[in-house]
Amino acid sequence: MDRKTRLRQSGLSCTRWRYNILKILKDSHLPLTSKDIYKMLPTPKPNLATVYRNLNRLVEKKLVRCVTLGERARYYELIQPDTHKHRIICKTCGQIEAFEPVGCDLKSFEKLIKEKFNFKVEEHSLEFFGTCPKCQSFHSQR
Amino acid sequence: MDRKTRLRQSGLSCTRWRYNILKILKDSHLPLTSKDIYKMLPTPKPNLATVYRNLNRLVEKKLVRCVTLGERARYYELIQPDTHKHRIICKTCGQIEAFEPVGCDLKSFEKLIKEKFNFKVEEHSLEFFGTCPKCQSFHSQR
DNA sequence: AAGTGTTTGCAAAACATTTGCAAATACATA
DNA sequence: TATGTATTTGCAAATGTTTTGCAAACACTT
Repeated sequence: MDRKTRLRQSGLSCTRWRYNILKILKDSHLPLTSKDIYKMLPTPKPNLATVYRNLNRLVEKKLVRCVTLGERARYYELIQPDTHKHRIICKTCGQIEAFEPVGCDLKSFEKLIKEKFNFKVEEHSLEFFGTCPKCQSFHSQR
Repeated sequence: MDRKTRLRQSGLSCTRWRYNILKILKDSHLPLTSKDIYKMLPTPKPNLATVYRNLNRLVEKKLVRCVTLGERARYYELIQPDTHKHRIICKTCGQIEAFEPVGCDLKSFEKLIKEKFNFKVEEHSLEFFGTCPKCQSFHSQR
């Protein structure tokens, strides 16, 4: 489905910036901050407030998900069916890798939570923090 | 080991506020924000900047861990051996529950990451977002 | 008790994000 | 295609969290 139709289906008008922000998120395999997105938008740039307003609108309509990755700023990513990802984040350089859950067995956790706390789980996030190959070798050099 | 000795061992002097902040974190079973801690500190209150500076110092010395839980502000928690916890967060009221990993099988993930990306995992965080019992019943009432 | 380095309070700066308001735009309808 | 209405935008200012510079106060060694 094209982006314009997708926006319409969610009850959002298809404005220049909304369209472009959605496109950028679609083309990115990693979550992006508002600043990242701002930089990637074509010149003439919109106002940063416009980027924020659009991101909030997209999150509200569940086209986009907002995540925090141990950082001060929020990251945004397109919600796509069946592509929930886990992340690996380098504590040294901040690089983010995504990886598909292989036989992700978090379902058993969710069941446990339901039974024990009567808590209805809607989503989860799993992040691994550590050192990426590049930073490991940089470290060992000195 | 008492807090004073613990601070000393980490190369930190034992100041009034440092001591109190560590005590508050020790007594809390949930992660706290800088504001939470500020409120819990005895009167006369320190400056908020002092709370931040101490938290950063404690994190740097690995007595305390800083986590973000899908919120704008950071949370801090005492690092204690063998008590790594996973969390359940209510998206409606913000309530946080901790639960001990039962037969936590994330080790297999870490191994996979090591093999596939050559990424050295140091820690991980696993959070479940959903609706707590209270908010579920509130919802169904109306 | 004195000396030195660390910590504190205060005020201001630095960021990320939000908001009010008037002008510009998108879209449905004529 | 022109027009009306609701939504979106730019701008500037506000908000909320965290950091920083500096002089005074404090912790700890001797």
